[in-house]
Amino acid sequence: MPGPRKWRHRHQRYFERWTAPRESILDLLSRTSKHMSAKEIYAILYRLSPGIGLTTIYRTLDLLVKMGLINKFTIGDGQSRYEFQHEDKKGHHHHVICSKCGKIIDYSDFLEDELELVHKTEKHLSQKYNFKVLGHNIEFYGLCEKCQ
Amino acid sequence: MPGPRKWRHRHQRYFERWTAPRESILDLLSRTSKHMSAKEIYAILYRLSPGIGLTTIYRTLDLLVKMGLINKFTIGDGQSRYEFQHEDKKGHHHHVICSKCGKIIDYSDFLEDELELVHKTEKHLSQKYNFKVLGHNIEFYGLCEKCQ
DNA sequence: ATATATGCAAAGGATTTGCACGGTT
DNA sequence: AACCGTGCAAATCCTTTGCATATAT
Repeated sequence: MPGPRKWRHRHQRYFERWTAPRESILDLLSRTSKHMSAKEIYAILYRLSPGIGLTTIYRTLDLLVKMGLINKFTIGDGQSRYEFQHEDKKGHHHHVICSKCGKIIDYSDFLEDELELVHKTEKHLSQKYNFKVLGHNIEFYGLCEKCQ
Repeated sequence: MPGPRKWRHRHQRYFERWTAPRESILDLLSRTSKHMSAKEIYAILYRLSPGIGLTTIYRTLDLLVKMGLINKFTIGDGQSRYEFQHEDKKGHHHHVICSKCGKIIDYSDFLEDELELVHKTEKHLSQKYNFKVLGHNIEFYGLCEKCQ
């Protein structure tokens, strides 16, 4: 298998073989807007092809994160979550999280304002602290409509 | 013991007794700018008074979070971290985190810009999604000076 | 044929829970 | 005396690691 389109022509390789589990995990994440944990991914893929192991899920997720195809983050419920990295909002992360039920709302407003602040701050941090900013994360938390 | 000053006159009580471990944990967090894990807190307090248990640390931290005296957050290294909630920047969270060594830099620049964005977004989210915003978290991550 | 990828089981690490003891009220 | 808070040990939960097997090149 050739691997994800956007990676086919890169020089740096993170793997030797683009296998079925890798394809299915990336495919699953690319098709959902949910922010899934390793276990949730496992549960879904296990139905499609029992025999897949949770270990492979974890190892593949690590790989995809390294490749920059997905993002890993945490909402404080004790497990890591993963989301597809869409081309158009590359590196930009933001979430609205319900503290009670864990629901995550995606909002796409104020992207420009956020990005402006982000760029300003990134620039400043790199100058003042010589810190190389690689990414950022903006979260709002509180209670969703149902949980209030 | 009477409990932390700002809580003495509240009606809602989260505890019956303000004990030595509670005092020492809150005191420790209030005096440091570090973002400590339960284990780090335990290690320090154990020196002062061996006999203290890690369980108490966890339970007390939960209590202090509920009381709003400290904040709990995570930087993705698998353990939760806690910081004192200073009166003056109530509810405002932001961190710059080195992905390699885990160091956290505190910056206090752009607070106004951040707050403006935050307020704007909070207002919007509550209107559009009927989401009650209780807090937020802004993180930048990358490589610190030493780790680059 | 050889190196890579996978699955299973075990190990690891953080956090939570059950329970009996001890100190306050 | 009754109850809350604590410490210890055990239990959980998520994630990583060791190792033998299966698979792609």
